[in-house]
Amino acid sequence: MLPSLTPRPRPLPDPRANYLLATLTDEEWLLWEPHLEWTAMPLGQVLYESGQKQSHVYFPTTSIVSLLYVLESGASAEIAVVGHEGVVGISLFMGGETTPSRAVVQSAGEGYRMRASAIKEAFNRAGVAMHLLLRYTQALLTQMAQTAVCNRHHLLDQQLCRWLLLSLDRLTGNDLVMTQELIANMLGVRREGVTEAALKLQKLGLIAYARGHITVLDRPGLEQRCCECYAVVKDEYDRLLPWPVKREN
Amino acid sequence: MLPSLTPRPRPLPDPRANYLLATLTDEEWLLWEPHLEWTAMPLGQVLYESGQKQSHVYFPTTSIVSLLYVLESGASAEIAVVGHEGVVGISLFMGGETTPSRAVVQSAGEGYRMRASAIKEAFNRAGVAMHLLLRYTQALLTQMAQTAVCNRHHLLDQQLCRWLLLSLDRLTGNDLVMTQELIANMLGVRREGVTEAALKLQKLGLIAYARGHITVLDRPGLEQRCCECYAVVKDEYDRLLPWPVKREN
DNA sequence: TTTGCTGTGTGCGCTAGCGAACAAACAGAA
DNA sequence: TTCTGTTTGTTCGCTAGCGCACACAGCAAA
Repeated sequence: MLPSLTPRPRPLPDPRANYLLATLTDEEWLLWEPHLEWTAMPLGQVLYESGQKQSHVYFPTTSIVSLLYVLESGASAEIAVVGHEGVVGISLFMGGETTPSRAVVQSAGEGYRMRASAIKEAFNRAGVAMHLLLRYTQALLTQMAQTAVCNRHHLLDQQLCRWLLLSLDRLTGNDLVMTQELIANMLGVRREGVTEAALKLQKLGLIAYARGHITVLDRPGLEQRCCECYAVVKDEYDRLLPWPVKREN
Repeated sequence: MLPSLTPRPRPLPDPRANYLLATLTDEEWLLWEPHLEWTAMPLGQVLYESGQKQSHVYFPTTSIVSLLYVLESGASAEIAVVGHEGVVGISLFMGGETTPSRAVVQSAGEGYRMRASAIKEAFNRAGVAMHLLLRYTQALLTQMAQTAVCNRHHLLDQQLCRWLLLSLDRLTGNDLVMTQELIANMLGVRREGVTEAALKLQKLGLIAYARGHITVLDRPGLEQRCCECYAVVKDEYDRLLPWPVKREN
C-alpha cells in the first residue's frame, strides 16, 4: 500500500503537506530542507517510548500519531493526537529531551523526520520558526487540557464523537481504519463501551462501521452530537496556527 | 493575615522564593528585577479569565494558583496547579496571548508579577531564562497530561491524595486552608464525594479535617495511598527544574 | 470443507460516583 | 444568649461504565 519500496530520487509526497513545514519562511525552509528525511509511518509504530531519549522529531503528512500515557496497571489513555498540523517530539526543543508518554502511529501514512540535533539548532536560531513551534506547543497544550476535562465530565458517546472528529480533521476523506479495540485503548475505556457508542452513532446514520473501517456519513451531525471540547480545541488550533494569507506556497 | 496593608519601602518577601526567579543567572536577574512587582494574591482572585488577554505573568511565592477549565454546563476541572516553582500565564511567552482556561488563586499568599511586554522581552532574549521557562512549560504539560489520565482511571480517594500532595509541595508546613466544596470544584467532582474520601483519609489517620482547615498528619501514608500520578509528576518537575548545585544565591 | 483468528454484538451483575434533599455541627454577628 | 450562614456528614435512588463471559460474523489459510 505504501510506496516505501519504490526507489525514488526525491520523495514525491510534499513535506509541506505538513502545516509547520509549509508555513516556514523561504529562508528557513532552505535551512530545514536538507535535514528532512521522508519516512513511512506504519500503524502501531512507536515513535518514542515513555521516558526514552528521542532521536528525531516527526512531522506527519498523511499519518496520525497518538500521544498515550500508559499506567502501571496497563490501562492507557490518549492525551493528544498529532497529524499534518503538527510535530511529534516537542520535548526535544522544549528542553526536556524526554516525556513520560508514548507516541504511537494511530493511522498509517507518511511523514518527515528530523534529527534531534537539527531541530534543536533550528529552534535555537530563535526566529519565526521557533515562535511557530511554540504556538503549536500551546495548541497541543490546549488539546491536552481539554482532554482532561472531557475525561472527567462527558459521556462516552460524546467523547467518541470528539475523537472521530479530531482524527478526521487530520486525514483526507471520510474514512478511518481503526478497530473498536484500538479506539477503546485511545479513549481509555472498555471495548464494549465503544461498541455501544458506535452502534448509537450508526443507528443515527452518522457513521457506518464495518470490521475496522469507519466511514463518517454525516459530519455536521457528528459535530452536533459532540461535546463542546472538539470545537474549543479546533478553534484554538485555527487561532494559533493560521494559514498565512499573503504567501502562497 | 496578609501584610499587604503595611507600608513597606521594598517588599520584604524575597521574589527569589520563586524557583524560576531564583535560578536566573545574576546577569538576567539584573534585567528582570526592575520589572517585578510585589503583589498580594488573595483567595479566589482570578488572575486571568478564559480567552481573555493577559496583562501580566505571575510568579507565586507563597500562594498557589489553579488552572481551571470551566465547561458550558458550569462544571469545572483543574488541569494544573502552579506554586512557587512556576509561573502563571505561559501563553504570553508561548505566543498565544490567551488560553481557554481560567487561573484562580487557590491558596492565599503572595507573589510577583511582570507586565506582558516585559516577560516577552525577557523571553525573546532567547537566553538561559527562555530555556528555563520552556522547561517549566514542559513540566506543566506533564502535569496536565497526568491529570487527564488520572481523571480517567483513578478513584476519587487517590485523586484527592494526589491533589493534597501537589498542594502541599507548593506550601510550607502541613496545613491547607481549603473547604471541601472548593476541592470538589478543583477535582471536578461532587462535594459529597470529597467528604466521603476525606473521611476515609481521616479515619486512617492520614489527615485531620476541620471546617476548611486540613492538616496532613502522615505524609508518607498519603503518598502510599496515592496513585502513581503524583510521583510521575513530581519526578518530572524535579528532573526538569533542578536546583543548580554550583551556585548559591 | 474445516479450522482458527480477528472483530463485533449482547447479556449480566457490580460499583463509583451523581443528584437531590436534609441533618448536624460550628462560628461569628447581633 | 440567639440568630444566621457556612461547612460537613448522611441517606437514597439512579446511571454510566466496568469486568466477565460468550455468541456470532467475516475472512483467510489449510
